[in-house]
Parts: sequence; structure tokens; C-alpha cells
Amino acid sequence: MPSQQKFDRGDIRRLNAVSVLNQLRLKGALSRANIAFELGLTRATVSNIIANLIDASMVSETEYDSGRAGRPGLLLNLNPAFGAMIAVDIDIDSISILLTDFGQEVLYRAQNPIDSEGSSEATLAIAVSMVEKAIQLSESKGLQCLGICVTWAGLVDREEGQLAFGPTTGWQRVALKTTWEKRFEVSVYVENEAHAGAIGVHHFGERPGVRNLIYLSLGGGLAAGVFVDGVLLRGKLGFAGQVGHTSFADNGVVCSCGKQGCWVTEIGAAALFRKLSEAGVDFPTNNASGNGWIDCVLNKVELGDEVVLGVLSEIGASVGAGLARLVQTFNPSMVVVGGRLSELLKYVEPVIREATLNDTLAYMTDPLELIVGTSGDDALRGGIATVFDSVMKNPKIGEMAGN
Amino acid sequence: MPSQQKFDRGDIRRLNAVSVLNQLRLKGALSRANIAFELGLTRATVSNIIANLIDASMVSETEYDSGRAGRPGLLLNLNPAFGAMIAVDIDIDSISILLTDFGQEVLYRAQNPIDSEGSSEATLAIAVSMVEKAIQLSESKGLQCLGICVTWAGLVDREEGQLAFGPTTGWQRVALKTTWEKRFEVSVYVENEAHAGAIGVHHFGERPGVRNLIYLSLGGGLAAGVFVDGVLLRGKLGFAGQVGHTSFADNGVVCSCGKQGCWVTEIGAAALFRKLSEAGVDFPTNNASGNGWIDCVLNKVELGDEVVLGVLSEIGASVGAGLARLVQTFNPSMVVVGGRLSELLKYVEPVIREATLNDTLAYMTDPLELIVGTSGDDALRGGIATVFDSVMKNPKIGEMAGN
DNA sequence: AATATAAAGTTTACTAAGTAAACTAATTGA
DNA sequence: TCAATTAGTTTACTTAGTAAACTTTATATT
Repeated sequence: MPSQQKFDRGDIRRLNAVSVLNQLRLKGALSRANIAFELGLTRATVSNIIANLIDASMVSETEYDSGRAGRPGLLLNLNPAFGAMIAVDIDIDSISILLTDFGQEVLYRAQNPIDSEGSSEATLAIAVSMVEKAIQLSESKGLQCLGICVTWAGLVDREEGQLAFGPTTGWQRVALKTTWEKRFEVSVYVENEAHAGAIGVHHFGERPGVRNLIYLSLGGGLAAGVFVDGVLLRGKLGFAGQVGHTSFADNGVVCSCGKQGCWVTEIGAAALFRKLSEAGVDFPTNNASGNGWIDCVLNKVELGDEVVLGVLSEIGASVGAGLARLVQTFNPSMVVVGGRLSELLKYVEPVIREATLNDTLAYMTDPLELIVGTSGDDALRGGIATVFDSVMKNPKIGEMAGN
Repeated sequence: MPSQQKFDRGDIRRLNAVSVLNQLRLKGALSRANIAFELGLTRATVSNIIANLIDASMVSETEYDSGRAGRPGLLLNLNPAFGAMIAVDIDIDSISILLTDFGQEVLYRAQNPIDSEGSSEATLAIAVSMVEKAIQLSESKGLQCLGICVTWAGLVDREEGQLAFGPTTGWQRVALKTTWEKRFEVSVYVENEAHAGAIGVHHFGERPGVRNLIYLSLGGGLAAGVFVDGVLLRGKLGFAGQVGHTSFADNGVVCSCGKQGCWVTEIGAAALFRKLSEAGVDFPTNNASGNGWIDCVLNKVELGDEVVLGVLSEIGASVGAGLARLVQTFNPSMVVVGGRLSELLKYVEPVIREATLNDTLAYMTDPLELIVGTSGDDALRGGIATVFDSVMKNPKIGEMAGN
């Protein structure tokens, strides 16, 4: 099968409708004429497409765009009332959920702790109850749920909709998509946490639509989501970006994966925990498998604790050295370090930057935008973006008129 | 600007015409009905497109496809007489050229030595005379030249059509596209050698069109060309795949790039040269910067020289260790090791395979196809493919009727 | 040998989704 | 007040598909 098969007239309408929705997503309120200008379509065509989208209640007219000479344009927006979208992130010791409307405004946000050693059944039961609550809430606002995206830091089989393998939890082949789709009667998507984080930054970050982006998710685990020429790198089985388990230190620590000296063993949460202990820093060590101790360390950093900053600098240098490899490999325009540990590492951002540039051919990084530390919601936002994209790419024009 | 702008009716015809040409490229002689079945178009539509392509003389009818019940189909092929395509590869100590017709049959192949320390002017003068000869030859066969692709192991600025920086030669900003386009009056493309090699394998290799492929070009330098979901990874500036200069050995040799312990210093030609010397192997050491000595080593390997095989095994282990990082990063279905040194390394292919799998999560490589050693023409073939693709993607239907 | 069946390619009528250009509507500014 | 300007709609047209009937040319069967 070649890379692309045939195209027919339906494709052109569908693709143009997606382009229109994408404009509204990226730029907010726009008139038909604005959109026509941006896309190079005629006003007639855009009017036509918009009529369909309004019929489908995906787009709504809001206010007039006055202030200029000439007839004022009628501004259009994604219709918030079209429905609700849900993202769930299952982390090592907590589950987070985010509910937004179709206009991508947050309606609800919650986080519940889970037992980091718990079974997949126990964990998923909590997730289910959180989703139920979110769906109730959206229905109470008259919004039907458009889809649910679950993100998770492990290998994900998107087609089967299952968690294929979790390096930290040990979970294997945990089915989710089919079960939840039956239960909630909406489309369910499963994504790798780093991939979702990259999607979140790509969709909602400082440069929406940035075409060449490396997103590093650094917490208990370590993985990357990479956008290449505007497309998320997935690989043959969808497991691309497992950079945490690439060898890094010659005489490193034995990793959970069985190998020795993986990058994650030098910069992941376990590495921080180990190095802080070695440095004699006083912090709660009773629950190493959770994330609770990180708050304490964060506190110390904010107070300018030199010893902790020293440890972070050491880790930052290793973050940069590894990033350099990725930069040489991908030649991105932007690198974002996210995940729980990025909240700490942003205090040693210069170290990371220097280590990265130091190990990179100068030509590669001309210029390179490096951001350390994000909102912490990257994966959740990426989950929302995933639901949004799949709704957007399948507008079902005509089918859901008067819905 | 969003990832894709508008689509109009012209696009659909153009894209379908490309799909048709792609079928003919991949599968050779096909009838209109065959193509219609493969692409899911109607026979009427394919007939229509084919009429255009025959008008443009890109496609020709050859023989009848009898043997079945029913009216026999008229088999179609890419029309060799449509024109000639030229690929030039500028290597460290030689220039190679390949001339094919539009049916991708080789018409001429040549190789000339160059002074590996020579100036860019001197080198390009030789390249120009080789191209002139090839063009003369194609014109003597009544073929007009459709394009020239020049490949080169260094950073390439495709848009400007210049060699931006050559790590081995030290060349900087050597303009080529504009000069040659003026001189030869045809389109000229410039490509990085590893990218071209990947294109060559993707286009002409054992799995044409393989969607997730890592191609490693291993010679004096070391770089990768990577296909991700069917698309060649280029990166922001087009410099993606510079994996040779990623740090690899903790206490490694100082590299030509100024850093220490780059992967290329452990597995590139210089590494082989160094390790053979250390092992006391007797081979011509008078011209380390060229490739002449490799033939001698190849000879020894073919005779089963244990010491040389030992050195190669050592290098093979490092090749595999580095490949593992790339496999973890890209999750490919196929890895091909090409370039001059691959002719030697194929004798230690099991070592490379084991080292690769040993450092890779098992889930990633289920299965992984690894090929070490190629025809040696990967970049040239990729150059031909580049010219072909650009002609194919811009069929100029109607414009060149009766050409 | 005559006829049925099968498949390839063409023709015809139709349709969807663009475009261009004219038209109508609603503002600002001289 | 009225010209200029811009937004959105309407109309006539074009392109490139589809479906289905038709023609052509083969093989298979009686």
C-alpha cells in the first residue's frame, strides 16, 4: 500500500472543513472573510462550509467585529455548547482529570491519590468513578460528552486501546478502550503520557503548531514526544520516544528495565532521590515510589538550598547531555522539558541549556528555544487536544444537523 | 500557518495522478483496471488520468496482458523515453555518477577519484565534467535531462541549494543549485548523503515504501536518514540525523568536531583505522584520509583474518549499542546499515544484531529487521529517486502535451 | 462452431464542491 | 449625505469525481 491512496471530492470538503476549524481553534474569533483570507479560499466557499458547521453546531456566531470601515464581520467561534471533552492522566501516585467544553475552556479539574503499588483494577476503579463524576457534571450543564482520552506513562497500544506495558507498575495488557466505550458510550482514546504531553504543548503551548518540537517528560519515568515537520513521531508500534531506557552512563546504576546505566537512572526521580540521600539532604524518604517527597525538595529549592541546587545542577548537566543527542538527531526548533521534575529543574535551566548547546553542533541550534518547566498539565491538555482533533477530523457534516 | 492550507479540485487530480504514477513505479506494468482496483478509483477515472499522463508522455502503453478470460488489459509503464535523471555523489575521495531513464533503468555509471584534500572548486569542476558527459550521453539517446541530484556527506541547505558545512572537508556555504541550474538548464537538487541513502533504500530497497526505517550511513562520517510514518525526517533546518556527533564513549578520542567521544570516533573509518593499527594489522597507512585502504582490509576479511574480524566485532558492538538508542527513539520496523564500512561490517552482522537487541526493550523490536551492508549505491539511487519524485509530484498535466 | 461468460476500457448522465463576479448589506469618513 | 469600504450571499460556471450502461475482445462450454 502506498503512502496515500485515492482522493475524491468528499475529501476536499472534509479537509477544508478541518482547516476552517483549525483556524478557529488557533486564532479564536474570526469572521468568514478572515478565514477565507487566511486559507486562500473564496468567501463563498467559507460561507458554505461555515453553514454546514453551524448546522452541526460545532461553530457559533458571537458578536460583530466593528471599528473598521465597511460592513462588520460576524465573528465565529467554536461552539462551547457542542459538547464536553474529558482527559484523564494516570500517574504513579495520583489520577488527574480535566473536563472542558468544545471551546476548550476548563469546566472541572480534580486529582485523587492512588496507591502507587495498587493493582490495575483498583486504580481503574478510581479513574472510572472520577470520569462518572465529570460526565454527570457536564450533563448537568447540558453538554454531551464527545470523548475521553486516558494518558499513562507506559507503552500504549492505541489501536487496541490498551496499556501494553508499564515499566514502573509492571502492568501488562490492561484493556481500557473497549471496556470504557461500552460503559460510557463515547469514544475513548489511550495515549502515552509523553506523547500526550507533546501534543498538549504543540496544541496549547507558547508556539501552537510548532513543527519541530522535542517534549521531554521527566518524572518517575523518562520519555519523549517528538513532533517532526508537524507530525507526532509514533513509530511502527507506536512506542517511539522511549529515550529513558537508552544507555547513558558507562558504570551506571542497574535500571528497572534490567539494563545498566539507562538515561533515566541518571536523571529520573529515583536518581534525584538517590543523589539527595547521598548528599545528606533531609527529606521524607518513607515513600520513595510516590511523588510526595518532591514537594519537600521543591520547598528547599525555593528557599535557595545550595546542596539541593548542587544535586539538581548535576542532574541538569545529564539532562542537557542527553538532550544534545536528541537535538543532533531531530534538529528541532524547540525543546520543552516537562513532567513533575521539571518544576525543580527549571531552577537550573542555565545548566541544562549550557550542557545541551555544549554537546551540539552549532549549526543545529541556530537558534534553539529551550523551555524547562511547564504548567504540569501537559498530558491532560494533550488528552483534550486528542479528543478535539478526532472530533474535528470527523465533522460528520450533515449527519448531525439539528443535533 | 497551520499544517495544511486549503484544498481545491486541482489538488485532488494532482494527488490522484501521483498515486497512479506511484503504482507504476512500485509495481511496474499494470493495466488501467489494475490501477483502479489498487487505488479504489473507478476505471473511468483512471482512464482519464492515464490519458493525461500519456499526453504528457510520462506513461506509455506496452503489451497486452492476456491469459485470462475477458478482454486483455493494455499494460502501462513509466515511459523510459520521457527523459533522463542524473545523480551525483561526492564522496571523500571519489565522485560517482548515475544516469537512468524515467523508467529508472541505469544507462550509465561512472566513478572518478578526487584529491581528498582538494578545494571545493577543483572537486566541483570534476563533477561538472562528469555531468556534462552524462548529459551528452542522454541526449545522444534522445532523452532530455529531467533533473540532477547531488548528494554529499555534510550539512545541506536544500532550499538555498548549497553545501552548508562539511565536517570532514571543512567546506562552508558552497553554492551549487543556482550555478548548476544556470549551467545545465535543468532542476538541481542537493541532498545530504545519509538522507539520500535512506531515500534510496526506501524507494528501491527490499521493502519499497517501508514506513519506519532507520538508515545508517557509515564511512568516513556517520549520519542517519530516518523515515517516520513514511516521511523522511528532516528537522527545522534539514539537518536531522547527525547522530555521528552524539557523545558515546566516556573517555573517548577527540573528534574532528571538537567534542570528545562522539559515536563516529568509535565506529567511523578513523576508528577502524586506529584500531587496526593498534592491533598490529598490516595495511596501507599512507593515505588515511582516503578510502583506498578499506579495499585491503576487505580482502583480509574475505580471507577470514581473525584479528581484523576481532576489531570489526569490537566496532560492531559499538554500532549496535548506538543503534539501540535510535531504535528506542524511533521504534522502526527496519534498520539498514549502509555506507562504505558496511561492506566490512556485514561480516559481523550477528554481533551488531545482538548488541542492538541487548540494549533495547523487547517490546520495541517485535520484530526488527536488520540489514547490514547494501549495494553501495544507496545515495546515488536516492538521488535518482529524488529527481523522480519531484518530476512525479509536479506532473504538469496538459502543459507538456506533445512534448 | 456457436454461444455464454468474463473482463477491460469507454461513454454518458449526474453530482459535489470548488471559482469568479455580480449583488446586497452595513458600516466609517469626508 | 454620500462615497468608499468591507462582509456576506447569490448566480453561473467548471472540474473531477461516480455509477451504470455500453463496446470490445478475450476464454470456456456445449
